[in-house]
Amino acid sequence: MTSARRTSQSKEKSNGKYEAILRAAIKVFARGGFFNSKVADVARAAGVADGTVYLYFKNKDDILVSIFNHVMDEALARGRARLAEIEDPVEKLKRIVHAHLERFAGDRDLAVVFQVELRSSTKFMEQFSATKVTEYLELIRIVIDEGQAKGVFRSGLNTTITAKVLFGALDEMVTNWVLSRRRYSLVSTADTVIDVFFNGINRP
Amino acid sequence: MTSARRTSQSKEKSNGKYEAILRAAIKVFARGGFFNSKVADVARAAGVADGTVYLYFKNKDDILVSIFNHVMDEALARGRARLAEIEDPVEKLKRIVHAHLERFAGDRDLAVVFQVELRSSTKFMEQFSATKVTEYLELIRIVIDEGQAKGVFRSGLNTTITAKVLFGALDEMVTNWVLSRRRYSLVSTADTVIDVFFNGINRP
Amino acid sequence: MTSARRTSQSKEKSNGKYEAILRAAIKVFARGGFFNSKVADVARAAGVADGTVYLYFKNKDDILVSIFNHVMDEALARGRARLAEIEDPVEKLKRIVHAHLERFAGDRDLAVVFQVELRSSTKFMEQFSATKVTEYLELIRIVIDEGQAKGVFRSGLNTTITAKVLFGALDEMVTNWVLSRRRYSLVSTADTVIDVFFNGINRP
Amino acid sequence: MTSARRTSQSKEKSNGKYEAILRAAIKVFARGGFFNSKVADVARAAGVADGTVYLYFKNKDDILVSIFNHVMDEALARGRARLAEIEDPVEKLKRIVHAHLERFAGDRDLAVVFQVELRSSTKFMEQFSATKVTEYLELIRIVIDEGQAKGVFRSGLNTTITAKVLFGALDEMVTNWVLSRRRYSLVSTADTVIDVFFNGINRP
DNA sequence: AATGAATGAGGGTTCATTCAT
DNA sequence: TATGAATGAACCCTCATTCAT
Repeated sequence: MTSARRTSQSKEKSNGKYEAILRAAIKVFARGGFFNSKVADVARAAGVADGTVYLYFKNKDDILVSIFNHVMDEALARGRARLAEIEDPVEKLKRIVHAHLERFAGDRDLAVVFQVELRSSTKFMEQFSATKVTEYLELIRIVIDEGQAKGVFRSGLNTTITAKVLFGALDEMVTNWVLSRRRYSLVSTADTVIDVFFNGINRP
Repeated sequence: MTSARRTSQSKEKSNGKYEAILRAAIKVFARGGFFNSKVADVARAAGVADGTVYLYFKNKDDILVSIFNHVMDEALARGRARLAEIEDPVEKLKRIVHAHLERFAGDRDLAVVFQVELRSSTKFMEQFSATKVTEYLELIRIVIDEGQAKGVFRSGLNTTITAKVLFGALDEMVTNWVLSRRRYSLVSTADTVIDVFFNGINRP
Repeated sequence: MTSARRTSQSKEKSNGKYEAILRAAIKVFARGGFFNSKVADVARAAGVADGTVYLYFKNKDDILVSIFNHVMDEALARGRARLAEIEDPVEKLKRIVHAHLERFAGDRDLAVVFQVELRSSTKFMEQFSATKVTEYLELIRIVIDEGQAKGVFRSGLNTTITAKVLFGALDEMVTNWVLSRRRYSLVSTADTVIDVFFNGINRP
Repeated sequence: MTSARRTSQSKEKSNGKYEAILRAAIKVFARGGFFNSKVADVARAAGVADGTVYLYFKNKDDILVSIFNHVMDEALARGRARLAEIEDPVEKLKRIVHAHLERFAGDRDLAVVFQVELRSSTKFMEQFSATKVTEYLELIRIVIDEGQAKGVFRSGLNTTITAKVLFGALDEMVTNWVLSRRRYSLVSTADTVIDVFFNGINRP
């Protein structure tokens, strides 16, 4: 948790104002863009006074950062828990692909914030890359390593780069879906992504 | 070309002020971020007065958009020309991968602008996706289609999504390289990307 | 007493919270300045909750005003009592000079508040001048009048202005001492002040 | 000159906007108080846009500081020039007293700013005391020293403190005049101040 | 009496853009 | 074409004050 000034206990409840502001911010930022959105907009959407936002967040930037951290922490925790229940590396990667696409397919506003607003500047980007994104990439890489060790995946591939290939593919699926004027099923792209990643495009 | 108030001819000469401002903007935006950079910064870096910028560009946004269009037009034109000289779809895709990575590896500031600053808002993103990026994805898709027709690539793959997989992978390579504190060779990631994309990660 | 919402009795007891807040305010205002100090700072320094301050003072201004009134009432009362024990106008003035300088020398924070923070605006200044300061100037003037009547001081001097001369001199001693980076004895300036005021600077 | 961002030549003219803002600020600050006055008020009074103020002054504080420096520089320069034409230390001091009182008597708004607004906080006060005021006190002290050397003034008096006595008396005359509801001649207090300072109040 | 979470009004400052020269 | 002084709209954040508990 990066958010500011929250004493561990007192604010955690508070009628759930912290969560309310976060949810409101996702909606407001997604619809209007981070830079164009005013803190007052977020406050109004959350049903609190302008000043109240600053009881839970250090400043406007902190709201955006908190969205990222909040969602990533949750996703990583849940992801790790589920992966622990799976043995087969192939199944693990399929699980990751589906979880990634399903998460965003189920919350378009969140997808917009993640794919667009959070890339707003190197200030944010560097902060994220340096931590959670790296963690996420590691998660993937380790599964690939496992697969190589078990002989399911061929060896000889640089697994760090390979992990980025998969992440990049997923990221592009979501970005494209978010920006496309056409409305199609994001999750339905999973099969092709998985097929290409596992088997390549060459004729066998 | 989206930039304003310029007669198509005057642009090329004009003491090269148009190009000078564009180059200055790439540097300034890359170092300081688009939103934090002032038009005055760009003007100073280009060695012109503030007002002069508005003789070549409609507004601040137009500078950013023009960078994108300028570079993409050039890249697409050159790309198409080179691909026309190649027969083999496999070689064509390899050519695309290398061209993509080499272009950004050779101009880090440009890479920052493309990977970070241009993602600043849905306003920009939608604009780009709807045009040049779609064009770029089409370029890739058509090569894959060709490959399938020639029997080099297996059929059954949705080529639109497959094209996005490759683009996403390339995009992630560049983004990661731009944001990484470590300095490594961007182009050296090409082999793994190509290998995974053509052959997949499964053991044959 | 100008402070609000307190029944005249409750103030004296109340666990001494009234006095505690006043003392805390002197320290806080002296260190940080009145305008930069927050009511919350005063509350914390006094060991009470923010809201509690408003049980003893009408608003932030009232705290500052109350400091002034509290200290002046005390000083005037004690001053009058002591002067009543003295006959000689010369001795009386010397007593005033020493009392003035000693009071502030013994409480630097109070001196800062009186010499700097209380001059913050015409709103305060006019309020004070119209009342306690005028009273203080009167006190001095009357002693000078007495001295003239007794033939100790020469007549012909406008005693209202003369009283201001002495007060101005004392005020400057304190202000200078408060603002000076050098740390010297404030009280030690008394002799010169008295000497000049009584005898002038001309060679006899 | 402490004011900001003014390139030595270009702004010195500028339709006299610098001077216009300064004059407007004296009026606005005197009438409404520094803290209550908005930069927009000053801009409107000066007949310029809000932003223009920031072309000539670093920030709101800088306006106040510039008033002080501007006036003091002028006063010190003119004061020194005139004193240079006078031989007699007695006449020199009389000249200082009259100049001091006349300057403020002729510009009540300026007097309010100097006697009230500029004392607003230790931040300002310390800045001023440390420089121009000290210079002013030195000016007086040196004249007194001269007088002692010439045998016009009695020796044995600490001239640093004695200078503060005179300055304090003058300062109090102006403050009292500014804050008094009664409207009387400030300059008419000069005679008594001079008489007391030179001859004391004791009967000869 | 005491608390402290919540309120919301208010303003200094920046900077994209214009336009007289 | 080119300049750069002038403009003025726009907004984040602070903090005095309130009030339900």
